[in-house]
Amino acid sequence: MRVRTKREEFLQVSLQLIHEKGFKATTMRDIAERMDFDVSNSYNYIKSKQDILELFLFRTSEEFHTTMDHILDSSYPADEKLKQVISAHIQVAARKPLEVALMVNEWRNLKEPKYSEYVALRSLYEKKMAKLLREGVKSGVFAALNVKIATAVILSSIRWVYDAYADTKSNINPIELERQIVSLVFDGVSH
Amino acid sequence: MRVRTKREEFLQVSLQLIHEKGFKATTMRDIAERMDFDVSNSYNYIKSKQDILELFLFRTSEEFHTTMDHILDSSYPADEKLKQVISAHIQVAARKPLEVALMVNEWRNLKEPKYSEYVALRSLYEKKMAKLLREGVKSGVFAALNVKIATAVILSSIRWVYDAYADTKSNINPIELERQIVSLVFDGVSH
DNA sequence: TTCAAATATAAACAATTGTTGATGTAGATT
DNA sequence: AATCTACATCAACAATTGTTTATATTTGAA
Repeated sequence: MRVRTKREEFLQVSLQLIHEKGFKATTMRDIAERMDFDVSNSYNYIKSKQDILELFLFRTSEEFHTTMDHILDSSYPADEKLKQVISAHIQVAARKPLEVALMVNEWRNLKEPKYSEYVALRSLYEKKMAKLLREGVKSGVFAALNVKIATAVILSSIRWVYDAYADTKSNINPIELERQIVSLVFDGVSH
Repeated sequence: MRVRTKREEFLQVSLQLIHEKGFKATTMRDIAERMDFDVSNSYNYIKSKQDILELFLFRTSEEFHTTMDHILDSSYPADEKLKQVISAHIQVAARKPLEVALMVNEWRNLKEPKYSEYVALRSLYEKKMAKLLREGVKSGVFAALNVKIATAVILSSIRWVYDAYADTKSNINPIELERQIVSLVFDGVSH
């Protein structure tokens, strides 16, 4: 029994609070108060405040990377791969919106050397997307686009998705969301 | 002569520093040190640290809104209006990348009641974009898209642009950038 | 030269922050 | 019964922070 459930609760509360107030604005006392125990007790669960951020950031980043790698390694054509990358992102963002929110908003608060490490992972993810697009342009399934710009545009155009699931207000159906985004990315707004 | 140039310098240094380290991580002492004077002197130029943030955020927000309003008020067809909104955003982001960076990254650090005020402006801007898209769908220049989702996707897809101009490393030509983004938004990646 | 405005410093403040160390308790395991 | 582990508190720390007050210097205009 008793499988670190208290620690998981602590981390979950931390995640929620950091989402609400931002990492810097969230104090260890804030977290402890919501857990209903003293600040000092927090250090029975984590080594430092920074550790909370690092834990979520690198764990979720890895999830994105392994998914991306599986898709890139497949033998589907580039357009199918792009659809899968978009689909995968939406699924993660719908399942773990707070973790994705952290990735989008709080990575600047990492300290060296973790900061550089994370920035490298980010830039690697962009490189993987660029490779996918270049593949599609070369094989002719994509138009002759500027890969650098297209990478930034596409990644940016899905970056907001977590927001539709982070606060329970607007509950968009992930399937419908995927259909719409894929349609926009592939064919744009034009008729 | 001597028209508040020292204050402008102070604000510019603040902007740069906030861009580098984030608003919360930037201390009044950091700014003063880069200005080469004592912290206390800073308060001859601004009322409080929050004021620096508010000043840039609301000033730049207004610039976006007036531009958007002019475009909406014109009699161009919706597709032409959308092109102009995208073009205008890119021009502002290229001319004032640090201000736009602040809008993207630091608005969460506003305090009430300015926070709510700013969030309302943000949501109003989205509403204006949604109206533009709805107009285009109704008139048939756009496909039958989900306006809510399309709004989020399009606004998000240009939100990164400041990043290409904030640090001088990658100098993308704004004209080429506009051409590429418009092409992606209107026709997507497909052939 | 005089005088007001702009620009600067020194010293201190109250509050907040992340973290540590010493210690206690309840329940499970030996 | 003895021990170990998870979970908790209390007190205190050193550092940092935004801001204020009182005061001085520089400077441009009258």
